[in-house]
Amino acid sequence: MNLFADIRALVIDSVAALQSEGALPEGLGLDAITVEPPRDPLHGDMATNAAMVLAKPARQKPRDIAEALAGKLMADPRVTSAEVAGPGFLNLRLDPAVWQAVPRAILQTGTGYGRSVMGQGTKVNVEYVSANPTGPMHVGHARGAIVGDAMASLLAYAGYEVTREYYINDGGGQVDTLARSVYLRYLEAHGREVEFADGTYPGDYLVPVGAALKEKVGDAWLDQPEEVWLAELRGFATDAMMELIRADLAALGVQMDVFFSEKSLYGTGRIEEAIDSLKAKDLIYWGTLPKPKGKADDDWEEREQWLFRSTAFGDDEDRPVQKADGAWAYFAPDIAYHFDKVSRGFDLLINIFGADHGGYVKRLKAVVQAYTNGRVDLDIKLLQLVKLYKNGEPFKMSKRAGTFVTLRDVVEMVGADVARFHMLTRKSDAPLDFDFDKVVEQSKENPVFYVQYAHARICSVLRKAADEGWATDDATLSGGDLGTLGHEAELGLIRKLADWPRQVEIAARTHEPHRIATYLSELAADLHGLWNRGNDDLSLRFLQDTEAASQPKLALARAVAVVISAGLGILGVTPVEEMR
RNA sequence: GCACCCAUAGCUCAGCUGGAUAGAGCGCUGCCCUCCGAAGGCAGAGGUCAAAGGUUCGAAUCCUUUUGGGUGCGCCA
Repeated sequence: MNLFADIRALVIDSVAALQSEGALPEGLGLDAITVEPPRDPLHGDMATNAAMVLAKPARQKPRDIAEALAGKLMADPRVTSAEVAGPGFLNLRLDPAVWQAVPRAILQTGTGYGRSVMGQGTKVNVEYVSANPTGPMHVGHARGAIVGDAMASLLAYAGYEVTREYYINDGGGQVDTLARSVYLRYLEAHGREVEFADGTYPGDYLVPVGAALKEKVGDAWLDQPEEVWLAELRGFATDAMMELIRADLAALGVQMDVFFSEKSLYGTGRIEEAIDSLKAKDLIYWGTLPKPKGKADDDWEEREQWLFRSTAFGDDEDRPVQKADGAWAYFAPDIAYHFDKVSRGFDLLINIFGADHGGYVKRLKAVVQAYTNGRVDLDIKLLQLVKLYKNGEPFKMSKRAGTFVTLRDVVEMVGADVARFHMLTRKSDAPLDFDFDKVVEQSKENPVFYVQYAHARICSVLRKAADEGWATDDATLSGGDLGTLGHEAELGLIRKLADWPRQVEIAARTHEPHRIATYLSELAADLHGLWNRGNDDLSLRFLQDTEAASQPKLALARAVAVVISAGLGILGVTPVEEMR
């Protein structure tokens, strides 16, 4: 059930009726017609811009169209008034019974209330995290993991067919660095003195990997040149790192469907195939790049190489696909990787990247556009930095001093639920402050707590009701007469509930899961507001003297809890039943 | 130098494919527990939506320019 969609459908039908009567011309575009809650509740329950949108193409005055539309809409039993206002808004009021049906519908459908079919089974691939397999994940990866996971859940809830995917960068030179670092730890495990030079990873997390290597190969690789062990150690080391990363993701509650290995593209001809197909379209050519301007030109030398013509797609420079030594640059396997995604039948690709990948966006979009002739859309979300605080003081992170904050640190300090919700309170292109103390604070400034508290309060009321021996199951609560839910404060809360499916669609359409967190905070505020109204007005309390009088109010409260559960479910957060 | 992102209340931020008098929390002022959890709520003060143009019946939202901040710019991934 989606009340706003229902009423919008009614508006569209009414426009069609006017068209068939000749009052409006045929062939009008109706997509821009919206039905929204008015900013000011005094304007009514819902407002539509239909008359204003249609005025120009229909060559009629907006208020005239609105008047005609009002007449049609009034014929529907759900609509009790339709007033033309301002430049041509049509403000609608609905029969209270329509609103009272909302909590009933929520209790009957459960957390599926708000699910949408807008995705229509569109196959979407959400690629996120994709952290290099060279060490444990840090706090920046955590934001990517959380936003990507919530994005995937949101789209699934909105009717898309979603695949969660991780691209493992296990093909490049950094893996050599990793392997050499593990080799040093391996020597150390054999009691040798080692030194971690620049260009190796000195982190402690490789100590057990070195020990495991000793277990596996014994002393066979001692005093051997790289040719003997490097190739095999690459695989051994990345496997160990991916195990670490999977465990980190699991600690956050993130589960991937696909781990795609960059390495798996090498030696199969697929990179060459992808490059050739772009050459055939004259999008990859042999040429030289201009010297970058305004940058220190220390050792720049002009060189001919294979270049991707990304300037044809609005990029400011063409991009090389090969390194100086003839090996593929990172970009080449990534082209093949995105071709692979397309070939797996995805209609929409979403990549969640860190802000430092900003320069990469245009060329990657260009690749997908070129390959699919624009059929498949690639949306890239760039996540801004997470700024860490402790007690309001910036929390310094330094890899050199070994004080960088890992994802695991965050989960252990504040818990996965708190980390997840908080990371989703800001849109992705805004930087995010994360204060280890504030995010666990139990006060209304902390949205995680605020929403959880609303849910716990409702659970508390239902427990009290159950203590009275009253029925609190959804079927009984929704089965009774909800006609007494007529107070403005109660109807206001119901309107908020009715807005949930709409917010889901907006969030899914814009690929912005943070809107779910924002909505939940607003819903919680409305719940707390109504709750306190009960201090002054006993008739607004959820618990009344009799079971019969309480039942509609409990149904409303329970409906709020269901929607909070649904929303938290999308965010991957567990609703709590009591605060401790 | 160029590209991308950002700029909304004193502070931190929401703001719907453009819609009516721009919202919330913190902070400030004043209130509300004999009462389902006050871990909460109500009311008040606080705004040139960075600036200037443009498109539109209508702009915080779209376009252009400017200013300020962040990120990136062949042989890292």
